[in-house]
Formats: sequence, structure tokens, C-alpha cells
Amino acid sequence: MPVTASGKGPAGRAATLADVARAAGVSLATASKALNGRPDVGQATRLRVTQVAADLAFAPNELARSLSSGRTGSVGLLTDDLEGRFALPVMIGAEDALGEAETVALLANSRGRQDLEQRHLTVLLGRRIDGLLLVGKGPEQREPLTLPAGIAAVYAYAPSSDPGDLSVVCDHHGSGVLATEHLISLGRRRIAHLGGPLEDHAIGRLAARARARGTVDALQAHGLPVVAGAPLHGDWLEQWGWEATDRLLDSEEVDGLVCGNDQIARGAIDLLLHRGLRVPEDVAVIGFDNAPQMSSLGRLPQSTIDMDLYNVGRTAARALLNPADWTRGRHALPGHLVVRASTAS
Amino acid sequence: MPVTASGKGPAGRAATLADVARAAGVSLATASKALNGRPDVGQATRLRVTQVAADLAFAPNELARSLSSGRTGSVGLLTDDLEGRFALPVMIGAEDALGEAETVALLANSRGRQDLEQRHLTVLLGRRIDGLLLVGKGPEQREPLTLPAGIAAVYAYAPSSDPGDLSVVCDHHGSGVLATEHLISLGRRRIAHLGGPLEDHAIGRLAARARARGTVDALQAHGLPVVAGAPLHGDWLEQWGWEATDRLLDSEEVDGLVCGNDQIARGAIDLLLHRGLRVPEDVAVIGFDNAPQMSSLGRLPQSTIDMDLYNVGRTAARALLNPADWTRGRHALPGHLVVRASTAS
DNA sequence: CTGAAAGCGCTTACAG
DNA sequence: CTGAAAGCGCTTACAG
Repeated sequence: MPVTASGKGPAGRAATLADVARAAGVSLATASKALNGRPDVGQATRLRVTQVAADLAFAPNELARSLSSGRTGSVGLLTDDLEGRFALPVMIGAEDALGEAETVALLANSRGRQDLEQRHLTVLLGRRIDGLLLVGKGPEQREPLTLPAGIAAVYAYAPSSDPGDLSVVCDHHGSGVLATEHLISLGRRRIAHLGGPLEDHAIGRLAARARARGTVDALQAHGLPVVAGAPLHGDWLEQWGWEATDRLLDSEEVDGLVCGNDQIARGAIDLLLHRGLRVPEDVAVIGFDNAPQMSSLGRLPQSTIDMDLYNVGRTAARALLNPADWTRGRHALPGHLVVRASTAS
Repeated sequence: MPVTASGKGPAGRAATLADVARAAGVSLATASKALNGRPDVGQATRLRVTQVAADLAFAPNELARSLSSGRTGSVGLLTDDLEGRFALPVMIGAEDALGEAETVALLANSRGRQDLEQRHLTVLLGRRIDGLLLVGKGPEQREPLTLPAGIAAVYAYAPSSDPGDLSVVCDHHGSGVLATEHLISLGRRRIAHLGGPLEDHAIGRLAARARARGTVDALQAHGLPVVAGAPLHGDWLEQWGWEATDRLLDSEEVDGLVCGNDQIARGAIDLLLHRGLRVPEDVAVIGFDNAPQMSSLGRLPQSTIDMDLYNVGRTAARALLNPADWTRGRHALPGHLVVRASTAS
């Protein structure tokens, strides 16, 4: 039987394993083993089968494989908030790592709604995913999910409140230290911290607190004062950065500002320039998050701590794929310093 | 046989259709028909089967269903660029529409690499997706994909270069008109356009051109001049907005600025304030894209045209699910005006 | 209205 | 090393 040039099976439909077996003159079982690299197949046979499979452009039906093998090679990628700028880079990192492992990601977005999360979960489980990656929108912990036995789960960015679960998160405290050490290494000695909100239900309050503590700890370690006595906390906006800096300058001498995020840093920088001060000569300013439209593309590119969310996603996906290599509990990943004009001397 | 309280099948594993049939005292075929709402099942039987299924927490194995039915209820969501801020809202819209139709989205990110796109495509087809949604990163058209018969494709944001394909895109020209009409309706008569790049390989050049033409057409329709003689084109950054405005003010009288995006608008506004002009009293400024961190959260909230990318994704997904309702070719969706302080009088 | 049987396209013990 | 057979969990003509 001649091989169809179009790479199709006999009837014009896509070639199946049975077509391959027939064309290669072997049984279904042998064809399957040969193609899956099983050891117990003759060298010549294997060659013939792979050749025929290639000729027929054979693409195995993964549904059928999954059904008989019991593994689907797919995982659910379930997020709280696809819009937020934190969940997304995590998803991207996860998708990349999954893709490398030939694992398919089933995307689901619960938009913060419990009922939707439950519905999506049902659908995903019906699809027999091998595991679940939960990507949260903020650093606050979330309720763990109850899953059928055999379905592994990893929590990314927002950790599970159950310490027995595996969570991969950002090290906000370490990043606060990093940012502050950077200003200190530049010779700054009058450093203040303009942080985000601490209110009970404010999104990101844990990050605001941990980053501020990082600053305090770093200053203390160097025997330096916290200018203004303690970190100042407002909200995550430019406006707060502008106002806080304006007030700060009226009462304190400052040569370095650690701002809770890039927005606050932007507001601070605008105010400093507005008051005729030079950045970074008079006051060096650093933020957090490496927000694309904010920190690098503005008129005065801003130094920042990149929280490496991509890496959080990547790492979480790897942990999901190889749970044996990972201990339970929270794994906090460090960010890295990005130096731009607002601190470059 | 008593129903297990835990909602599990006999051996503790998840219940299968066979378990349900056995417990309900009917055949597999009947159980299947009852659960799938087929008409040819007795009322009493259907009730009994659904009851038993609920008791056993029966969740059908979708893999098996797909294998026998030939439809998987899944589509590929293949993007160029998950990081870009344009592709993402489209994906979100698509995911929402797919979720509503109980269709699962298989996420794949080719990061602009042809080889990756091909690999992902192979994997998706191996998974027997029912259709494919291609989400591009910019308004420029892309090469169409060759897909096996029976797999529908819809192109979102970036249209296919083949007019026989179905594409859902943004109406950049109409948005340019919209922005300009808004300034005109505010009584502005000296309007200039500070647009994005037109260079051959600049991302977004088609949007830059179409938006500028929209401004020109709107001004012409009202018998108003294009201040500076024609739209000015630079790049998509704040810096360009700042510089262009600075130069413009030296030679022209201006009371309205249509800026190609929100970044440019931000630069323009900063320059205007820097030179002691009032926004919007002296010069009203509007941008495009409704970029989250830029237009609404800055110190001076900016008016903008929201391109409704979410709707582009939603619409594209709907078209994929119901191809019969849609004609081939490009469908351009309008944006909508968002009025904020930079034009609010 | 109900059920026995074949089939979807694979994989995997088990025999030979 | 190779193959016949059973099985994964469903759906769908077809008979009754």
C-alpha cells in the first residue's frame, strides 16, 4: 500500500496508530511500543515503524493515550485575577515551564469569585488534569482547596494558609533589604521609606509591611536611622508619593527614598524635580515591581526591585511537575535589583 | 448496595458511569442517555439515574466522552505575546466567553517564535482541540495558519492576511475620530495630533496611522485645521510627548492635543504643567488605550479611548464557537470614550 | 422506552 | 522480540 503523499491515512482522515501498524506490517502493540521508545522492540522494527509514522504524519491522539495511560500531561492554571499585573507574569513563567515539559496548561480565571473557582475546578477535574497551579493576585494567603487524591496542587504568589501545602512566593522582606542596601552602598545616610497601605483589607498589605521591615532591618544593621522615625504608609499611588515627599522635605533632611512601589517612586521623583531638587544627586529614589510602563519608560527611568514573578511561576510549575524534589511549606524567592537613572550616580 | 457517604465509587476511586448504571439498575446506554438529556428515556428512569449520579458525585470523564463523541469542548488559545498589554485583555475576554460556553482554553504562548508556534500547534492538535483562537500582539496582520480540515480558526487583534479568514480587530481609525470629536465638542478649535511611530517595522504603526487619520478626518469634517499642518509622529513614549509638545508650543497656538497613546499624553501633560499651562483649561489632552497604571492612577487622571480589547477577545471567542453566525473577513470593533480630568471642564 | 454490542484510539500486562 | 486480547470510560447506531 503506497504512502499517501499528503500524509493522510487511507480515507483522507488523519492517520491512526492502526494505519501505521498496518503500513509497517506489525501489530498495534508493537507499533505503540516502538513509537514510545520502549526497550523491548527490535532495532529494525523500531526504525521501520518510526519511518512509516513520519511518512503518514502520524500524530497520536492524546485523548486516547490519556484514557488508557491514566495521565493526561495537562495541568490546570487557575488564577484569581488575570488582569492584575502580578498574577500575569507568574502565569507566563508557569506556562513556559509547562511547555518545556510538554505539559498543556488549561487556563481558568475565577476573577476572585468562589463560585466560579468551584465551577472551573469541576470542569478541570472532569478533564482529568494531573495537577493544579493556583496563582493568586496578592501576597496574602488564601484558603487551601480540597482536591481528590492524586491531584497535586501548588500555590504561587498567594500562599496557601495550610503549611502542609506547597507554596512559592516572593521574598518581600529580602527585597526591602536589597533596595535599602543599594542606597546605603551609594553613600546615602538619610533614608526614608514611603510604603504602601497596611489596612486590614488592603491588597498587598503584607508586601507593604515586609518591604518596610526590610528597610528598617537594613538601616539598623548599618547603624543608620530611619528618617521620619519609622516607615510612612499610604496607598500604592503616585499621589501618595508626591504628598508624602512634599511633607517629608518640610521637616527632614533626606538623601534616599525607598518607595513601596514604582508608582509611589514616580510621585516622589516628580515632586523632587518640581521642588528643584536633583535626582539622584540630591535624593536617590528606588521603587519595587519593575512595572513596565512606569519604571523604565518614563522620562526619568527608575531604579527598582524586580520581584522576579516570572521565576515564581516557573518554579511553581517545576515543583508541580516534580513534587518529590520539593519540601512542603512556603518557598520565598528573592527579587533582583535593577539600577536605572533614579539612583545611578 | 448502599451509597457511599463519601461520594466515591465502590473501591474508593471516583465513580464511573458504570457505577451509576449499576446502582440505578439500568444499562450503561440508558444511564448515558439519561444524564445527557436525550429525549428517549423514561421520566422515572431519568430521575432515578440523575439522583444516583448526584449521590455518587459522578463526574464524567471528559476524555472518554471526547474520544467517543469526536468533540472535545476545548480550544487552543495561542498568543504571540502574553506579556504585551494588548494581547492580555483579549485573552481575558476570550477566556470569559469560552468559560461561559463550558469550553476549556488550552493556553499556549509562542513568544513571537515561529518554531514555538509550530510546536504548540502540534501539541494542541494532538489534544484534538475543536478550534483555535490566535491572539496577536499588534494590529499588523499575520500569516494565516494551515490547519487540518474541521479545525476552525479565528484571529483576534492581529488579523490574518488572508481575507478568507475570520478576524476580529480594533477600529483604530474610528477611535481617532472619537477622540477628536470629543475635543471638538468641548469647543477646542486648535487641535494637534501627537502620534506613534510609522516606521516600517515599528510595532503598532498601523494603529499610529489609523488613529492619526481619524483625527484628520474628524477635523476636516468640522472644517477645522490640523494644527502643525499634519499629525506629528514619534514613538510611543512619554519622552516624545514631552518634547513634541515643547516644540509645538513654540510655534503654534494649541487648545487640544490628541495623543497616540496614554504615555505620549502623559508626557504632553507633564510638559504643559511644567510650562505653567493649565490642563484642561488651556489645553485639553486625550490619549488612547486606557493603560491602567498610566491614565487613571496618575496625579492627573487622563481622558482616553478604551479600545475594548476585552470585547475583541469575547467577540472572537463567540465567533469561534458559532462560526455560522459570522461572515469571513475582518470585523473592526469600536472603542469607547473615557472622560477624566485631562479633558473634563 | 431499554439494552447488548461495537467502537473511539490508544496502552499494557501476558503469552509465546 | 512480537502479537492477541483486554481495557481505559464513555457514546451511538441498532434491535427489540
